[in-house]
Amino acid sequence: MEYSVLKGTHDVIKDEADAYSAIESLLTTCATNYGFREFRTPIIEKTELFVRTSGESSDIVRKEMYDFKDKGDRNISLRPEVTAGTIRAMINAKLFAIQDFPIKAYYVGPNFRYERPQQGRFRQFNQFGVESVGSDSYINDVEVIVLGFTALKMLGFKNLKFKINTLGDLESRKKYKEALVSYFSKYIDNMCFDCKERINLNPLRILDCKVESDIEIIKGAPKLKDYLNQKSTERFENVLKLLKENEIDYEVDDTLVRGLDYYSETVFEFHYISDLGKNYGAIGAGGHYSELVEQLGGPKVSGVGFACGIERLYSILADNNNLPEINSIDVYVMTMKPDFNEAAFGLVTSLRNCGFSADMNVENSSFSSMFKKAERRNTKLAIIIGQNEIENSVVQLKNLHTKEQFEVKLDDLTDKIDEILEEFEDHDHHHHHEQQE
RNA sequence: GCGAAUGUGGUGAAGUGGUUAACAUUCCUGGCUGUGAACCAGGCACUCGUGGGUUCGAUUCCCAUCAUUCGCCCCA
Repeated sequence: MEYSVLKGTHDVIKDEADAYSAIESLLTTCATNYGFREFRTPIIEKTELFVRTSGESSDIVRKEMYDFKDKGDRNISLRPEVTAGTIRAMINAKLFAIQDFPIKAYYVGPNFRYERPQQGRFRQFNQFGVESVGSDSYINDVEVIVLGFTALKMLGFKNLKFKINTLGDLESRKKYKEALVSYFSKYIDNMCFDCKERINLNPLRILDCKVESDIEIIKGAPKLKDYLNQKSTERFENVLKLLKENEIDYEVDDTLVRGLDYYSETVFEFHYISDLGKNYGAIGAGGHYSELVEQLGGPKVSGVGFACGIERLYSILADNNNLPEINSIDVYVMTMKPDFNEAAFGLVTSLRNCGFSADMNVENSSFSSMFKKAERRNTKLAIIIGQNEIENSVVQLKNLHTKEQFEVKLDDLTDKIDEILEEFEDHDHHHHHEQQE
């Protein structure tokens, strides 16, 4: 093989690409139903944009960004996430001047992080996400959560475990950080290298440490909830209450802090556990941000976002045999001899013009292999043309699912195809319905 | 960035320091068939991931590299 794909990248083709499209279209349809509009922002941005928003101390910025200088000596990065670019776009388009809040955006597209690939994790990966910006109302937090919950359910993730926490507002967090620093400074000499860095860069992230001996120390650390001010506490209570009213089961997890610095108040994650009990971890996550918009030059307003990785969703759905149906074509026209190929091509063209998806064989071979070709294309109907059919202006129309075959006059063909395809759709709907129950 | 395993045809997978790389399956071609079958005959690795080294000789040994998978870190 002359060239292989780069580490952490992959070609998405055929069935997998169909599945990606299906997943993305379900997510975007859902977002549209919730009143979100699509934002397509560039894949490259100034490096500074991500450093500013994700935080200098975040792992994403410190070791995972694809950054480079362009020919004009500008520092550019491939985006590691889409929130920053989306907010930037809102500001550039002066959407905040109209004050029709919240501004609701959704996006789908590639992101890049330089990290070690694993199952469902890539260096170039696609994310779907939403941002609801401009209003501080806790209802927006809940709306985004309900959207995420609903969308993931519709995709076939049934046993979702929804974890939520609050990081409090800037004031609460500042007090809490001070408390953490004074607590951990007593033990820091015995803690891991990363924690020694974190205590200065971002003490909150020590709570995320997985080193066993550190975990013991962390257990005794002050709790954020004891440092929340009245406002943050009430806000969080309102979020929880509204979630309950909308039948979202939650689990408050006070160790939940997110890797990006811009979050404040509500943060959340959707975890998935399969029917067989396998825990896939977080398949979607998000949170509220209060300073991000102002930080990027916009007004002092807050927002809330949610994102999930398409590759991860796909890999879990595939793992559980729960992929959306792949595309099929309506009609496959087959002939045994090249003599009839031109007639077949004429027929295929007219079927396509009538709006059917149709294909034909050009390389004539045995019936056995032609039916296999039709099957590989996931075809619903086959049309067989031979000498008798040409002479009598008819075709043999075969339902590849039931294996029933009819002789149909050319004049009646499209009606008959419509009729049979309708049966297919009824069947599909029924099937789909069963799956959802 | 750290640790471990793997890399032989479309797929699964044997194998050896020495002429034609076993087997299974898929696929393709030809024969016979107006219908996804059966049967017969034949074909499909001339870089055994890539590059280098050891050797008279390497797919088999050594090194590097690339890729995949798993764990850690982190995250979607």
